[in-house]
Amino acid sequence: MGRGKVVMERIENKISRQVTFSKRKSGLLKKAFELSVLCDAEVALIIFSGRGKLYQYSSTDTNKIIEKYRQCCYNKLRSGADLLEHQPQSQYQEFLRLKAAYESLERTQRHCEGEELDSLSFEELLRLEKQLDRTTTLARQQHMKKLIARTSELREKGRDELSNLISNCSNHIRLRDSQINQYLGQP
Amino acid sequence: MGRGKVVMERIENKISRQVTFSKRKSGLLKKAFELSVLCDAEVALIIFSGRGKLYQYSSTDTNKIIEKYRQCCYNKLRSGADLLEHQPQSQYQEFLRLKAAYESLERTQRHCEGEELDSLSFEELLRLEKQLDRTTTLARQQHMKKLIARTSELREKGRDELSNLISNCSNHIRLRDSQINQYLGQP
DNA sequence: AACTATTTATAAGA
DNA sequence: TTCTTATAAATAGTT
Repeated sequence: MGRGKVVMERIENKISRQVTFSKRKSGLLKKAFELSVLCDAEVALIIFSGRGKLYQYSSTDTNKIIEKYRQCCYNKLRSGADLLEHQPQSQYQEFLRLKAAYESLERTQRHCEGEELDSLSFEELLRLEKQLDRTTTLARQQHMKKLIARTSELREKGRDELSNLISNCSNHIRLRDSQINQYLGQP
Repeated sequence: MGRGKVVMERIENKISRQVTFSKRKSGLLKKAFELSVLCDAEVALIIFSGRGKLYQYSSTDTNKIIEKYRQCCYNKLRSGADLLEHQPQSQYQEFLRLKAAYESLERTQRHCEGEELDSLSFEELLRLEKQLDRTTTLARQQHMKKLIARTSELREKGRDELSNLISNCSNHIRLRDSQINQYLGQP
């Protein structure tokens, strides 16, 4: 549909690829919508552009559809096998555990960000200071490493450029030589 | 596209609805595929027919794309601060969200502990160093505050002990006085 | 499942 | 980005 037939491969030109993405994305979203309305279907469509931007359509709640999809896959995988493993109770237990872990981690993280320090005991405070010290040292090492890497990269680049320059010069000299020889040979 | 214009509403006739579903479903799947190939995009498409049958396309692993989608949503939530808007659709849903959040936080925490620093970009590294600096300053302030508090506590305690000592002494002296008086009065 | 008249999507150009 | 337009592609209704 358009002035030319499309070859089914990645469009190499960046601009046309973006333009085509934009057009076809809206087309696809529209058609997903139409399918769901006309045919009473549940549709979820997730699109990430090449640069990682998210576009999305879903006829009902996306997560609901994803759940249904997972459920479907799950059922396919083990039709009636060991459902015992994931009983709702144990799952809820797991949820609670995770929640507790999350909250605990959140507290630790807040301390690392310098918040709520007065809720720490003296010993905890000492431990935090020690850790900050250690991490600072490691971070500085990493920093140096990156700087050194960058520097040697630049140096390499410089060397390449220098050798190019030299070869250009010698070409130039050769050219001049031949011109001089020509001149000397001519009179 | 077809011999008549379509009205955008549920097709009431069951047969035509099914036929249209079948046709448009393949069209949609095809177009999803084309978008991913032509434009180098990640696409996940989940379709449930009216009778609950699953059809699906994804350019790469569906679950990977779903995770990426969730991560995206989570980040939006965090920055947007509109946590109130989102209502958990299902417990498992909520569990997955929490898990994603936990893993994200875990990564941050590992960095604070000086691990996996080489996975950070230069800018992230700088940010981390800055934060460590800030927190170290705050932790030292807190440290001083605690030391001062403890010192004055000790001073107070010392004063109490001294006054106890004095009162003990004066009791002792009083006792001795009375004993002496008794002794002097007795002969 | 095919067919085909039409509508719709979109590639290329502006 | 947006619009225009020629043309390719999708598909509604029919067989």
